[in-house]
Amino acid sequence: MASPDVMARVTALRQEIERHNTAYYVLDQPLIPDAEYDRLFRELQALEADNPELYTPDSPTQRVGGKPLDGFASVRHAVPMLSIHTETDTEASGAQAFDTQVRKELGLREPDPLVEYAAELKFDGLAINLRYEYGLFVQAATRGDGETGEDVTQNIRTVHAIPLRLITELPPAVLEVRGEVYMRRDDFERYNERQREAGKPTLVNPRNGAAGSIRQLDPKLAAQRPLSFFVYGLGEVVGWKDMPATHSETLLALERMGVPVCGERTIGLGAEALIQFHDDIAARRDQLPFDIDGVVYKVNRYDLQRELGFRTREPRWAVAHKYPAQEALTTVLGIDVQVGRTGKLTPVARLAPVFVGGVTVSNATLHNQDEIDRKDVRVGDTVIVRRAGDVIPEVVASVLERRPQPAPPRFDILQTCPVCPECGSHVVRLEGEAAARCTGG
DNA sequence: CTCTCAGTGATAACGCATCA
DNA sequence: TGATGCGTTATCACTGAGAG
Repeated sequence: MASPDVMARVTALRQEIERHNTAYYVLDQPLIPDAEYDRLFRELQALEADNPELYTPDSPTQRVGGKPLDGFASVRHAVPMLSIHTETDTEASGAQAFDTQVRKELGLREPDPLVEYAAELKFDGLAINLRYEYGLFVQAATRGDGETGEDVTQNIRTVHAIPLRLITELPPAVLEVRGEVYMRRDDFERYNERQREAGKPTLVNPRNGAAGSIRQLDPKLAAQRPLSFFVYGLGEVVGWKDMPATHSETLLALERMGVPVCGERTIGLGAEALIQFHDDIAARRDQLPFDIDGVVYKVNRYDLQRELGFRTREPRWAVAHKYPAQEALTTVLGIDVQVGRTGKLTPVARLAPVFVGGVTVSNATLHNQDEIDRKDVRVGDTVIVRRAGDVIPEVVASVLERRPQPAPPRFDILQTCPVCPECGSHVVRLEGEAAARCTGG
């Protein structure tokens, strides 16, 4: 049995290390140099190794990754993980349409007060449900089909931004927080740089890098991936005394418990506030330290959320607004026709591979082109490839510039080639050129 | 190297409700 | 009855990881 001194030291070290974890990974404001942190960490590791009975699952040493798994167990979500309806339209009218719809559903008319909304970022990562029981992190699961996901607890434990114990005097019996695991752009770059130096494969983009990391069977490998986390909502909640009545207050409460919350968020009244947030983020999108899909608008009050309820798989009280897709230029190498399951024929352009918005695009369906445009896309054309979100669903290719058909050059034959008269070559002078040249090379 | 799976999101086609 | 719009399901495209 460990002496009281050792037990006290272990407890103190764990608190100290977690405090530095929060400062470093959540607040981005380290309190001590890395070397000092490493010293504390190694001291704790040594004490735990000498006194195995002091092991606890929330010890910071448990983040380094345990044994590889045979596979992921499936987890049934206590509360289904729904997706949010995504407005694909690029106009500010998305916010207006959402506000109009919400007011209509709530039965609000013109003189009635404006609805309060919370606006935040839609992170480009992987949705995860974190389950805390009495303040202790017990399980993490992917979204899966919304009903059943995969148990990725081992890998999530290695994400330093995620607290293994909530900072609260009265932890709820059950508190599930939902958020996005993602990779910061600078972390992504640094990781790839290290991989390149080691001659190892690099990641193509942060989103797939994050998703792939979480699906690693060996937590030790996942632990090497620089992942971050932001919370955006709740799952099952049991026994949360003084649970907030709004989304925005919930985020503040979670932040106080040590759960990372993105600072880029706002609350405001009516569509006007949403449009302002949308435009503000759009202007600064490239400067953000991580990739985003767009912004999300939510009705702030939980009682109004309950009143609005759900469609089949999507809440009526929230909507995502995507930013315009990124574009790149490439060349059409060929056009094939795909036969769908219903016999529908869809023309598909085979493209010269082009890197756009994090993925390499080599095919683009032409189905959503107007009939006229579709007929107009030809092999050899330079086209715009558009990519929405983080995948290439059906990339629109539109004609930008038709490669000019090589017009036969006008030339004057000066004489038969003196070097190789048998080959039939001539010495010619091309239009606009000063020097004569031999057509035989 | 190839195949399969899980994750992302998008559309086509169909079913259903509503309205003129 | 036909047109319209919403919601659901099936299918597709692409990446990374794992298995053989």
